Amino acid sequence: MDIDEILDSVSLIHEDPKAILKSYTKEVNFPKGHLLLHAQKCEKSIYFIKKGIVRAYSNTAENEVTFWFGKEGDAVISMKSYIANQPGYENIELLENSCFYEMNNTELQKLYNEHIEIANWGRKFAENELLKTEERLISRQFRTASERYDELLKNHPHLVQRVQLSHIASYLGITQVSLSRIRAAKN
Amino acid sequence: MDIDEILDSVSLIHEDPKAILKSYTKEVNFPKGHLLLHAQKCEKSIYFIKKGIVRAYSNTAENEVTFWFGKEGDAVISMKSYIANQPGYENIELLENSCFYEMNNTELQKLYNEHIEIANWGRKFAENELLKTEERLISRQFRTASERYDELLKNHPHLVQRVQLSHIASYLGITQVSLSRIRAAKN
DNA sequence: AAGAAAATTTTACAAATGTTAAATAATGAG
DNA sequence: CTCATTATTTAACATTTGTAAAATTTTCTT
Repeated sequence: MDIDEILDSVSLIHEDPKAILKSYTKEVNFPKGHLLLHAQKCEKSIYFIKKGIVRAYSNTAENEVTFWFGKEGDAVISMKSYIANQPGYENIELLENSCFYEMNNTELQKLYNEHIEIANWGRKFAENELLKTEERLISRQFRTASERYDELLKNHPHLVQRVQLSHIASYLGITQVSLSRIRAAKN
Repeated sequence: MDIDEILDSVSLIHEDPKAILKSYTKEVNFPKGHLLLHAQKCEKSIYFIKKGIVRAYSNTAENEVTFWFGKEGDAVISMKSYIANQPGYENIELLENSCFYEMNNTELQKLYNEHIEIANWGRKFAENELLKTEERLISRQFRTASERYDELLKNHPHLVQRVQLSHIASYLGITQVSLSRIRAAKN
């Protein structure tokens, strides 16, 4: 997924301000297993996935909890860092060799104050991410683990082959044994 | 909480653009029990709470699930309506006689395209709401019902006296009987 | 203040989910 | 291809949470 498509999918933007945005973007590659963002660290950059799959997880006292999966076109970002300049929740691990568009946070903030179209692009970016986060919250509050498993299969069809079921179980908020029971019941 | 304090708490903004924003704001009052926003309906306005407490809930096939409580300074808003012009999830019920600042969505969108400071104020607004929503999601994913009950007491100390425990239980994602057990264990 | 209604807690039991460990299946290295 | 390693499923049992109903407490009305 190329940069034009990604920027436009956030919000349509004229060529001139888009060219400015793009000039602050650079392409970076990392191998499977690489940690792109680190929990408890204030991250300086945000990323958009050109190619690849990633997962976000946090370590608790007892175990590791996966709370998000990202794919082509998705933003990989610590919102706490981006918005509040504070350490974030997420470790982001690459589930395959991946390619990203990287933007520096400080430079982006500067652009927001200089170009109204870029400011509104940034506004739409936050708004879109907000809708997605709200949808995740609603999903957790209103749907069972089994329903959310179906959702996950639908939104990330290739994921189940590539990710350990223990990660998916923690994403669903259940144990791996429970997930096995859910899967068994679907056959 | 007055309008200046609310607007500034979203993001500091100079007097001129703030005056413009304020000129599009009007004060409205409604009694306890009033439904301010309606699920499955595209809402035309957003509100900020000057005085009062509200709760957001959705009806499922079986029952009613409360998923948010709002207090002074909070935005009462259907994000789906505000951002995507689509019907939202939330019924918003007033838990006491309340006073709001109302802004019309269409007019606000127009201002975003005309004034860069207002565009960036709107960006910060979405970003702040995003952080709050993310915090709610993290809370649900990483904390037990008992811990979330403590959080709720801390964030909304006056709430427990004013809201039925069945609403709080559904907010926590447990039954009222379980909540009673949790409360009993804390004494 | 008394009685009725509503809200909350408690009880007893059922159902669902977690825990631990063993069995089976899948993956990868040599 | 075979063996060793890792991942997943299954089984047995313990614990937690839900359900339904009764008991108690609180709130509201008169």
